[in-house]
Amino acid sequence: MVTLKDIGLRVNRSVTTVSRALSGCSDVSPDTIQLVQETAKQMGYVPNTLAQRLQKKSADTIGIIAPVSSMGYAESFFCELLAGIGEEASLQGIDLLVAYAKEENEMAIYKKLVTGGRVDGFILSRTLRDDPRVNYLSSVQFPFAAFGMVENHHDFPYVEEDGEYAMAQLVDHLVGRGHTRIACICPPLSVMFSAVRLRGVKKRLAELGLELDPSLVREGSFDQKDGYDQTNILLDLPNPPTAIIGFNDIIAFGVINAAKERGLKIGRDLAVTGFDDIPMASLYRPPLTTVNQPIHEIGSMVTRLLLQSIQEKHPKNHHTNSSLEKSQILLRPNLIIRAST
Amino acid sequence: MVTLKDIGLRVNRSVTTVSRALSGCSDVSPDTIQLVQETAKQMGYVPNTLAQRLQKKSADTIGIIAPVSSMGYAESFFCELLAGIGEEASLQGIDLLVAYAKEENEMAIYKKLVTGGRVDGFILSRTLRDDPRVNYLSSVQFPFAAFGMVENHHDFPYVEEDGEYAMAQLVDHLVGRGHTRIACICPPLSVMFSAVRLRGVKKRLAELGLELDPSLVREGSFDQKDGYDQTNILLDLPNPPTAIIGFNDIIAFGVINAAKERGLKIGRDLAVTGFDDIPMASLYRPPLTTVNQPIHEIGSMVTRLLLQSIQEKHPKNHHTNSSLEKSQILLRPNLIIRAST
DNA sequence: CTGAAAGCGCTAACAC
DNA sequence: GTGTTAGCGCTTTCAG
Repeated sequence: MVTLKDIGLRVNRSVTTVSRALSGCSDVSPDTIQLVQETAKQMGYVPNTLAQRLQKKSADTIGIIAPVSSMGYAESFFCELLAGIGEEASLQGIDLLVAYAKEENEMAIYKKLVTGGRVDGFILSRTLRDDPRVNYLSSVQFPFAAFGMVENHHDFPYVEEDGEYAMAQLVDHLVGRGHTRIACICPPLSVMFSAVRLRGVKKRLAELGLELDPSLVREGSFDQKDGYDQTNILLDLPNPPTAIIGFNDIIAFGVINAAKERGLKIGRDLAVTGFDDIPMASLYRPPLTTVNQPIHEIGSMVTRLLLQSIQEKHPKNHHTNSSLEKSQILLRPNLIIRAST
Repeated sequence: MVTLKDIGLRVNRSVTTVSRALSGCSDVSPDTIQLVQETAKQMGYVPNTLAQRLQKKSADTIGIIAPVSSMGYAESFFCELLAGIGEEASLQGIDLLVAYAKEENEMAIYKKLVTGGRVDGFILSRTLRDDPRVNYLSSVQFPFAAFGMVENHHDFPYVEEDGEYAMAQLVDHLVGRGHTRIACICPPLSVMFSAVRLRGVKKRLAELGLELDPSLVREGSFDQKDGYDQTNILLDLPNPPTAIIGFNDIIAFGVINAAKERGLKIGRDLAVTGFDDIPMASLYRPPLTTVNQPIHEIGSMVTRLLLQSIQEKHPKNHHTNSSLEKSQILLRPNLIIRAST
């Protein structure tokens, strides 16, 4: 490993000078700069990141913690989000630390990373209505940005898709096709987006003079198996729904399977919709009507918000701080109509 | 941030003593240990990881670099592998650094992380027959472990599923059902597993006195779209196959879709198989015959191999090095027979 | 323009 | 048992 000292020895300059020469600007003679930079390259010098970081007390790293049941995260959704985050981070020269935590020690991991100075901030995803992560990080004033808002804090950077708006679109579409008995299969309602979407459905139905039959709301989990099981329960009802909204695409796939097995023709006998528009949504049979979320791009956006918020905490270059650009972004998702409705 | 110095000041001991007291063992008086540890906890001391790492010249971090086209990695497959890796790493107190690289600068990122001392080793996945990453890391003697072997190096730790064996099973199964015209839809044959699997098919067919018709081998990409397109080509052949082996599950889904659209009944008119047994394989319609790979567990195994290899490089505790346990693991995958054949 | 000195927080060799 | 000294590789005053 080549160090500043090594270079200094070689060109007969102090470590200090070498350091400055490499960082370019400062007042160093052009000759020295030239000499040092060439020697450095030639010797294959690469700065020791750890040392730099220790010095400037910054980890240049952001963290994201995934629950160990990766299943929990609707698979390809999380993958894609992660990719968006990682890409943006590497664009800005920031490392991405991914940790996997069992539910029990999730908070412990956050604390460890925070106090150990291992990361400069966190990305949160799938927020809860009352989210312990948000509560904790806010209380210690540690930077974070989230995909999704929460109910009891409103002053942190986040990206949110407008779930109510999306559901209004979806309901309009279904009602327009003559459906009045619309069912919802939701992940736990303690999850923010789940609650928001359900509220959206109710609200829009009310506006149209319809009511959401409570027996048509099934609260479950995030996966396909659940979509399948809940659908069977719904279709066994004395007065079953004619349309089912799966609160994510994976759930909707389960709905489709269950309905098909009962000999129903999707799109004719039963309308099915999802949410997210993961790649497979358009490839499933029948292709799924759903709400598009630009997941990858959302990952990048959240990351940008986070990095911005971190910078504001250490205002190096006092550029007009009024450029506090909007740090809460609300996206208008697009309805994608396919054959399943 | 509480430092050793702070604690030292408080209990009237030197930084050194505090350090030793916290690490437990060394020769420190029980009283001091007690006192220091309590004070530390009470003050909320957490060691500064960066400083520790700079000192012992170890990043306590392993890296994995994913291609930016996360699509490239058959989605849920990569997610699950990552989860396995992350879990094992955090079990051992090691951080996981995930980077996303565009193909062009992939190697540059490896080099930067290596020389910058940012990671102690890498996990590679989806190896190529002649893999630049393996070539580079071997040449600089940097620790790594891979999921998958390569052709020109044989002395690094890896986990490999026995692709030939798996394909033999699959071929036996198909031939047992009376199929003789078996097609293969493969990812690029520069990818190690793709080449191995194809070889496996050929070999087994030969052993059974059959031949793999070259026109039934379609080399494409990794995704569902490709499975779909290639299937249409195959089925348009004058003498089409009666069975199609998708070299991963996602490809197989594409095959199923294409065949269904042509009114073929999967399992009767056309047999379809995949490879991997991702969660959706059992949930697709019809459920997919495939080869199970314990992806999550493989992630953990590779990680263990890597960590072991890193330790061997810095032999702290010279435990019988003869315990150089097997560091090349060959897995026997299981054939999972479902309705698609 | 350049160098000496200090320090980031921690560990380790070497005294006492 | 405990403290002193040094040093990991780097950046940043502060003097020349």
